[in-house]
Amino acid sequence: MEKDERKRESRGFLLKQRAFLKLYLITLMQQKKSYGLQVLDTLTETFKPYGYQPTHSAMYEALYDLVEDGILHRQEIIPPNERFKKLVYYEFTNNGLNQAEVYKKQLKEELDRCQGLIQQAIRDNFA
Amino acid sequence: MEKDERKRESRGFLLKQRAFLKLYLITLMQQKKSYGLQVLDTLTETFKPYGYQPTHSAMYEALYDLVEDGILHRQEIIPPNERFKKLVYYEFTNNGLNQAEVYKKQLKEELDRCQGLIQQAIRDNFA
DNA sequence: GAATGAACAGGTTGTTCATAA
DNA sequence: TTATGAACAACCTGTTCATTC
Repeated sequence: MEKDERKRESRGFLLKQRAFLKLYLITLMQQKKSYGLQVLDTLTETFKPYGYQPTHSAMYEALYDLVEDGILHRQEIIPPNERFKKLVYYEFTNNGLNQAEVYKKQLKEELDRCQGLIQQAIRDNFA
Repeated sequence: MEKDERKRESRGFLLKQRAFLKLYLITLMQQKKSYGLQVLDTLTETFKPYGYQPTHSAMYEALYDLVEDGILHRQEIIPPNERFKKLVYYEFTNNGLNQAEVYKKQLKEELDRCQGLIQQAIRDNFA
């Protein structure tokens, strides 16, 4: 009957792809309102030197998360006389920008922490 | 009937905890023959500043992996007149040290790559 | 309690398929 | 083909339980 709501705690290893992508989505949306696959193209270009190629489903998951967090909301646009079914643009909700800033602040700390962890590993294993 | 052997490829995001721990286990075993939980204590101390606390099962998984890779082999020791069931020390196989060096070389590249990715993210999102 | 191990559960992520213009 | 979405499978990892001294 009862749902098994045991939460699994993070043990504090490196940050998850989901969070990483959410951070980038926020920043890109701040710079320019955009839609899913367009953003993915940008990300693919950005990460190419590092051999990281996110999938479109990973990107959509991150996008849905931001909507659920109340940071973004959907804005469907059916382009008249266009080749595409629909485009879904995303824009910040009323309070979205504030929340986004809070999130980014958290992620900054996370990234710094991860950087420290990796540098420590390089020091410890390749002295 | 057929086993579903589709391999999932990495898309090249950050390295996995498993690989990270394997690297540390190799280095620690190079420095001093040791057993599972003792190594975990060392790791816990090392990572404390970064808020990372690996679990004992994560550590054992990494250890089994190294055995399966043919790098380490088990050496059970039942300590006479001791409080413990058994200790399992690990030592390098004949070819283990060579293989270990190859693995470490790979991981060094991985770590450098991840560091680059994280620094890029810091630059891109917190300019 | 210290130590090893394995089963299990939950979440994340990559692949694939569906749908529409 | 471009774009969105969802189902599915595989993998990783954290919790828990079992066992021995």
